[in-house]
Amino acid sequence: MSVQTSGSIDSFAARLLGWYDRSARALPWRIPPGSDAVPDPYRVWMAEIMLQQTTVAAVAGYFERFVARWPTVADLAAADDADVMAAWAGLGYYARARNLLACARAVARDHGGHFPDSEAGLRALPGVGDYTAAAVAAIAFGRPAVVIDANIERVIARHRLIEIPLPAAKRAIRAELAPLVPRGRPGDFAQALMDLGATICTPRAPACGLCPLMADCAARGRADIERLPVKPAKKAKPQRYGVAHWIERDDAIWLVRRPDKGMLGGMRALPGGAWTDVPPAESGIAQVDHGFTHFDLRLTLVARESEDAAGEGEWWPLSALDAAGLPTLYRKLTDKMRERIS
DNA sequence: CATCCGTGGTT
DNA sequence: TAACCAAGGAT
Repeated sequence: MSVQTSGSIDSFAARLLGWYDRSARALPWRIPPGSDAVPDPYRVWMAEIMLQQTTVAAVAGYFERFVARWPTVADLAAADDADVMAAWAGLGYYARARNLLACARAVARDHGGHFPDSEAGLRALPGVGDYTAAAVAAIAFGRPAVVIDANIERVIARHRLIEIPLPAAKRAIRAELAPLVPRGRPGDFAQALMDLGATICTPRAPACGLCPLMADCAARGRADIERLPVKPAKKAKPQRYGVAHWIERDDAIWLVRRPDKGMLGGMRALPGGAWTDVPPAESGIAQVDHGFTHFDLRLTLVARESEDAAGEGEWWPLSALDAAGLPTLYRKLTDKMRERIS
């Protein structure tokens, strides 16, 4: 079915959805176009939270494990914090995991175990911002919400040749996109734009020859299409340093939990001092370099006696270290130590 | 509006 | 290989 607009070119949405019907990626959380299956808002929400600033490839395994272990929002709401945080370990941006639990419990307690079916209702939940509220409203509930993620920003900025730098460009992008959203398939429309941005209208070397929207793309053929959308320059990342303590006793090591706020908040960790701008004097028994979003960290591992296992913490068997759910920074160190011990 | 918040893949 | 980037949200 093609929808005609002015001229002889099918409407933006018709071309996009036609392409999506042929080319949609098969993803664990996605109902294929044309299926009569009913979306599960819990699974849609779970996927959207995990996909925030995170690639499809990285999310797939986590999504499968989470929905297998906690099949419903009620199951997740009843889970132990430590189990959820450990299951999230390695995926990054750990505030998402804390908000995931807070959101599940809010849905269970305040909404009778059902996700709100409006954009405004969803937006009020922890960890749900403008993008996620619109995405869940459109994909799970068929609401004609205006969904804008980084893929869609890029597609629209190019198609309409919006040269305003982000994030200020978002207002213009929304104004251009809103009238294009079809009442009939808003969820597929949003997912189609994201698939298009991920596979054809890519940041570099876009495959314009394969694009269903090429005919009226304002950036088509421009040598500088990769410049769009215009983004602000990034600041240099400072180098920081830290010391972690390896405290071993009876084939177990001492682990602590980091405070909820700040880096790696709420996650199990090796004990250690605060991170600083100055390299430590000690040489240590191991060392890792780890890049965070806004600084690089060199972490030195220093052996300590079991008497230094003070305050809150737990002796964790070395044989079960995988189950501790350490974030990648510490996982790098424990992997090095495990190689050495075995 | 700017900053903070992870990680791994791609170029 | 260093830089860039990803289905952003909270503050």
